[in-house]
Amino acid sequence: MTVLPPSLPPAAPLLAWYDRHRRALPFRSPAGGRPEPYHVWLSEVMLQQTTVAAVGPRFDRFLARFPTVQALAAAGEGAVMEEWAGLGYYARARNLHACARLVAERGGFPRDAAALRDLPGIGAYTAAAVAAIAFGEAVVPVDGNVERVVARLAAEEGALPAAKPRLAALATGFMADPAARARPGDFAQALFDLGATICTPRAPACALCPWREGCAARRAGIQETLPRKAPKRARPLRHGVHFLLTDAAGQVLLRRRPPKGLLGGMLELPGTPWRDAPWTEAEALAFAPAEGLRWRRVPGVARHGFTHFELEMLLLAAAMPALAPPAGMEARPLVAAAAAMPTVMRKLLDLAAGGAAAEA
DNA sequence: AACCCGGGGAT
DNA sequence: ATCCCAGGGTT
Repeated sequence: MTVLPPSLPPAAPLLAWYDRHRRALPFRSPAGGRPEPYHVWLSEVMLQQTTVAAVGPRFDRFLARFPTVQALAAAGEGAVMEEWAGLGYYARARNLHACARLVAERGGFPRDAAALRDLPGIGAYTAAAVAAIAFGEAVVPVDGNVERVVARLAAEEGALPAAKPRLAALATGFMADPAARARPGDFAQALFDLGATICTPRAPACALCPWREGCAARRAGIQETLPRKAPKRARPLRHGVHFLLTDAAGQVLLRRRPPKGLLGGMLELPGTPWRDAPWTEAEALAFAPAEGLRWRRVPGVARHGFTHFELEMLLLAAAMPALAPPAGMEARPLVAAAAAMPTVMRKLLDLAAGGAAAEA
């Protein structure tokens, strides 16, 4: 019998806790059920930097529209991007589609983490998660939950992200325990559930933890300070001006963003570039999608936070009898446009509609 | 190693 | 206002 790394507790208490307290989640198969690889993969991609609460309804909706990986592979990229609208990190949708086509062509998902890792949109974490949950491979997916749990168990005081490899190596050490190796998928999900409900970022509920006796951070009384994180830079404030051009039929003029980069491939209202300095209306009008119109300033501003900057937008509105989209632009009914656009653009539509939420 | 890439919910 | 989330890709 292999010896566990000295800093880790045995797996059995966690698995016993999981058998009693596991969360029932929309994308999770019932206890004892066989996970469908397509479902596991889809949910793991949706869950990348996205909360369980946000994924639940979107997972069901996505599955209703694309029931199998073959159906997803056969769909057009535009349909996939539209279904993803509002979920963020839109490169995930492109990679998801590309991955589906490879898997469909190949006749199924690779069954081990090393081969899964080569597919688009599947990194070290997702490869291990799918391999463990869908195929029972003895690997430990290391997400933010697992990093936090392991950092506390081992009282690892090195700061993230530099400590990431050390924490991943520690987590992998659990697979030396036969109890964990016998149930890799359950063990992974048990770590997720522990991190989400007990070993939380702030105010962990140590009294309820199945590992409370084996946790070095708790013994030292430093559990709330771990994992340590390197300081992050402040987000600058940027400015943009967008144009809402509508016609008598209720259509709005839209533009598609370049395929790569911020909001890649998504629809937007035409506008100025986003820059550090605020725009004057006169300056912004050079970017208007049509000339000779009477643009009227919509009162208020719309704000949206991105990962690395904050954006403040002004909105100018005008009407034409009938839209004649310039090259590279298109017209859609307002409601359909909102459904297909990222949240930052929906906030501009809310502003135009007098929505109080988007005003400053 | 450092950036870039959304959006939402909890505190 | 800040943190953080079942992270991946690029440079």
